[in-house]
Amino acid sequence: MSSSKKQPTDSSKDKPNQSPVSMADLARELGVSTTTISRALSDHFSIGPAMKQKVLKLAKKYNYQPNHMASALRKGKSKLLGVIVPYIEGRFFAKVVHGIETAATKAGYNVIICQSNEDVANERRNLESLLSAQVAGVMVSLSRTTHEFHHFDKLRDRGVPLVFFDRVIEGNNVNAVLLDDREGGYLATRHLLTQGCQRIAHLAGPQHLNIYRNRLQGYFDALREAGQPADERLVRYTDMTQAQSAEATRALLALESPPDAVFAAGDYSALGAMQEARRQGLCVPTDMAIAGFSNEAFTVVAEPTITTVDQHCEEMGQATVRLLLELIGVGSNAFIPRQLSLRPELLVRDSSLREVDETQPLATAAAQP
Amino acid sequence: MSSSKKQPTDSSKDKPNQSPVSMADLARELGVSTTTISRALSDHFSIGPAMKQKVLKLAKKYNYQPNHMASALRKGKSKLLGVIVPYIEGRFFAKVVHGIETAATKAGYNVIICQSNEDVANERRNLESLLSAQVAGVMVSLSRTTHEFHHFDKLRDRGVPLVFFDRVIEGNNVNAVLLDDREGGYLATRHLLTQGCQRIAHLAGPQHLNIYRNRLQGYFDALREAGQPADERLVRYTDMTQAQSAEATRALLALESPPDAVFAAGDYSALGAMQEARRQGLCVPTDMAIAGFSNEAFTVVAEPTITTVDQHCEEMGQATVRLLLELIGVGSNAFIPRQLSLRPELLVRDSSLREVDETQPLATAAAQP
DNA sequence: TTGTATGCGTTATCAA
DNA sequence: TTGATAACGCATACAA
Repeated sequence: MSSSKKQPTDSSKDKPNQSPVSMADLARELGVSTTTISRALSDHFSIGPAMKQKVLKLAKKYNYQPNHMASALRKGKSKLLGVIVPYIEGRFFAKVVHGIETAATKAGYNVIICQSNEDVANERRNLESLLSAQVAGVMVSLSRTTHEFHHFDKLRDRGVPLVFFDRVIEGNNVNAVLLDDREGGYLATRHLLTQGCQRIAHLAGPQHLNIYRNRLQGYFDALREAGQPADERLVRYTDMTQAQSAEATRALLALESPPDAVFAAGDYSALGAMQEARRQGLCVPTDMAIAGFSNEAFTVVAEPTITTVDQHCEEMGQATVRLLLELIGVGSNAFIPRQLSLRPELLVRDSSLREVDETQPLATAAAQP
Repeated sequence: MSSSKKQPTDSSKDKPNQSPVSMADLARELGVSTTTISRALSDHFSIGPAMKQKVLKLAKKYNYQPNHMASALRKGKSKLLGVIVPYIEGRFFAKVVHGIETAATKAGYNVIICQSNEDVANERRNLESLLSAQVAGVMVSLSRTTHEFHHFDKLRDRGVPLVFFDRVIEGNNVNAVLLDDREGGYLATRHLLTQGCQRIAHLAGPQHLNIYRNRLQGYFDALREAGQPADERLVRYTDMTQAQSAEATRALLALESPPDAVFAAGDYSALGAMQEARRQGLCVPTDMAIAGFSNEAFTVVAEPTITTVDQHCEEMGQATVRLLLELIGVGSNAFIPRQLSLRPELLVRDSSLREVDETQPLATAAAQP
């Protein structure tokens, strides 16, 4: 399986399969100085085109790979970027990190990933770790237990640019990439309205987190736009778990005029609502339309599939890298903190789609109990 | 919010809040050589205890952070580890990576993560990237499209240790950390047997992948041990998707003597089987018990919750790091390739648990349609 | 256009 | 036990 066609040529063509080739090696072979090599490889202006070609050719022949550490040591700027996320398991951060890695790689950077595990103490340790690795910049999504931000000062002191994403120090002058959660809540609610829903309930999340506040705001905005009065009894505050959301839904259904739709600020919450509704014999979406938030993996696995809001996670990662590289470029002296806001996308699925009932009545509904 | 109790002391106690403190700075302050500083900090044997204390104290006062790049450049060994995974989204690799990161951090290493996106071309690029970042070692889980392994030779040439995990070059002399998939298949099948299942079917995965071959083997082993003849009609080969698995299940249920249990080699496959069974009016687990593999997140969200096999992903990550650090320690000259095999764990959930029926007949079954 | 010299921060070698 | 020196690989100010 392994000894096929590539073995015999091993010693015939190139034998420089050894330890790393340095600029000095190339210089010696060409009888020039390392300065010339350096200039040719970094496309310096004061280099002869002929010489440049010679160097490049030789570099390719020997498969020269620049030593990032040496370069970084000399320049004071490495080709490493640091990321701190609360955790990597779960869809959201995994996808954001993927976006980060893609964008960073394209720009010739490597990415060091740290997880705070939602613990500010780890966050501090991660920062130290990244600093001693001499990263050129840092991207952070705050741990849930971070209420004090002095550990980030050290970055500024050392001139290492910092960009937050998703979870951000609020009201401060920081660089950040965010999702427009209000827009997401607005889109989901408006969709339910266009499906003909008359009484739309909202399962809201903890209001000390801006994302949930904004999703609630979007819900209100959509209702107002449609001229529907907001009924406070239709808004329930939960911790976004499946269990609490099911409970809240039970309470909603016990109202004298129960809702005919639920917009949940999270997918697990939407799932809890859906399970409770079906448990009570209601048909989703006919009797009760449902929309969630986050596009978790299970939303396409559930029955029926769940309408949700996608956060364009990868795009967030890429935008974060773009902003960070910009700051690295300018030297981070020009302190004009910027906030980018990304638009979410509504994904309409079966849990909210009533239109089908009109075109082809009870087509799929008949197949299910 | 930010200007509280830490501001006034800023200039009183320590003002070294500046650019990175180097050994030279400490040396100057103490009137000794950098050599002495280096020795004190690295706990060299030829250092006076008094001097050592003085240095350590000063280092703490100035919050000295070693420059990993300089150290790496000098020693030829960095504090960076490289990881290449097919992708990071999805539960398995995310958890393995978490385990890797935890173990690496504990040992004072940072981790650079690369994703091949199941493309061998990316895998090659990732390797180059890691090499130029001067990583001290590399951990790889092969891309699905990797059938040729010469790009890994370069690591050996440069003396950079390599450890595979989960997806491995087979039959070769490599260091690897694996899961005992046979054991997993065995445990799941045996569990179904103890639940009283008489005819257990198996939804098998692509047999060119060792993991699926081994799970199938475990299935056979359990049956043989129980004295049940293996019925070839009960083994169906699918691509492990929900759709194909549902189809295969339909075929199984159409047999003259249909199965009363299904062990699927993957959770999505198990889900497809479960959905098909219920669609045909069967009750899970009473009429048809089901077990999957991988402990995907949705297995606890599905109704009923799905019995599955957990792969101890984090442990795999930690074991991989441990093995790698060992190789880095010995210099990777001692070429005694080792294969570690981890034991999986069976997680029994509702989709296979028939015991409840005997103790409290149709307790929960009544609540559901 | 090319070369010389120097230093980034750390550590190994040798000498004191 | 401590210090002086050189070197890791690269990039820049300066000289030629």
